[in-house]
Amino acid sequence: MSTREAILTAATDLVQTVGANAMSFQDLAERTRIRKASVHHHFPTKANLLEAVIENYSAGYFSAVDEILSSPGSAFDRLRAVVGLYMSTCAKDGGGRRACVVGMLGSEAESLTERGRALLAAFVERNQRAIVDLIDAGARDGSVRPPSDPLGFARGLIAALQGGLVLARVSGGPAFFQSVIGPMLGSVRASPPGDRG
Amino acid sequence: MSTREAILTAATDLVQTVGANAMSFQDLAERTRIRKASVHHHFPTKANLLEAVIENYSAGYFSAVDEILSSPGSAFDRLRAVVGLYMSTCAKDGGGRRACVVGMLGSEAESLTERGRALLAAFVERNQRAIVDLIDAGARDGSVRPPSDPLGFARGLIAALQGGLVLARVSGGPAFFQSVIGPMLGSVRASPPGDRG
DNA sequence: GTCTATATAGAGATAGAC
DNA sequence: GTCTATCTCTATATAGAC
Repeated sequence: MSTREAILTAATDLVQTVGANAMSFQDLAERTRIRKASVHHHFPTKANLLEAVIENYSAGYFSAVDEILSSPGSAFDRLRAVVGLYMSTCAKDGGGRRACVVGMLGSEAESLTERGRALLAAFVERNQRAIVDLIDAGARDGSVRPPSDPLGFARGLIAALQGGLVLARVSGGPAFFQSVIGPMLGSVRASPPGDRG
Repeated sequence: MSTREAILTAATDLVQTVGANAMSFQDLAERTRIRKASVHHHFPTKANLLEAVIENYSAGYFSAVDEILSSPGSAFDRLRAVVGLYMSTCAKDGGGRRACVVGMLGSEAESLTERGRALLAAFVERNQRAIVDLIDAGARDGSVRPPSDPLGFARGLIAALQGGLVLARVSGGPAFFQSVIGPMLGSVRASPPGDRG
């Protein structure tokens, strides 16, 4: 792993756990065992470090999503697998310590550049498109009972995932998060235990 | 309004728009037209200022909720009114600038005292209890189609409200938020346009 | 309760040697 | 690319006069 990648990894980790405004170049220097000035060599300003964090995180996330999208199984199974990515995030470390970069930086949007905010918006857009596509696919393969407003459902699901991760930090941890996503997935599941939860 | 109240108001406003870690005693001093040292007289440390912000915000929120709970109309109408409190928050200022204190501080939980985090958890607990109660009431008066897991639905709604407010800051503003809450409310509405959203 | 003044620490960032 | 050294600014917080 290059030094640049190591810094990005450390920065992503800190953004997810303490937030961007509570993360310093000194923190990054200690985690990567170099000096502050060396961190600045790779990322001259904090603003463009944060841009890089978003880009890198998005790339990783959508790479995982794309892999899920091209995997076997029903559309509902794939939707559940996408949601499972967030559950994994929630369960990391002791559990209930880590949220999504997008939700964390959304709260700190004023500290970002215009481009940083645009990258977050692009993440949300692409994510909701992926979920709407999964609902369409599920309507075709019969695994998903399509909601009357697929885009609204997708946005609601994304909002609940982001909010659920943040709330799980202060209240209930992974169990809370599980209890958020269970009913939402159940509400679009086609087969046996059908209800609108 | 006492100076103490003015500081709390300014602090709440800043927490909702830029976050706690981006808010300084200098900011508060300017907004309340006093000096930094005078702010410290009312709130010795930032940590206990934030505790007071949460307490004050919770009191205001649950006062509004209690008023809604004791108002006429169906349980569904009351549930919609509670959700409307968040829509009002989202619409304030230009729109899409302001989130809930709980969601903002949830992201910055590491900067809070243990007591501050406990206050956030108490907010979530009480909020979900209020929503579960409204679902029960709606099942009795016929205005709400109860989900199979009322607690899970309540938690999902709260998570979506918190996450929706944050995401609306970077993507879509109040229109995005509306599109999050519309289907969620629709999914538990009993009467005419019934679907599972 | 508010003020001036200050202590102390840490932030982001840059210069220039190696 | 990494380092030491430093700049400048701002942060939280305190002391003590009015």
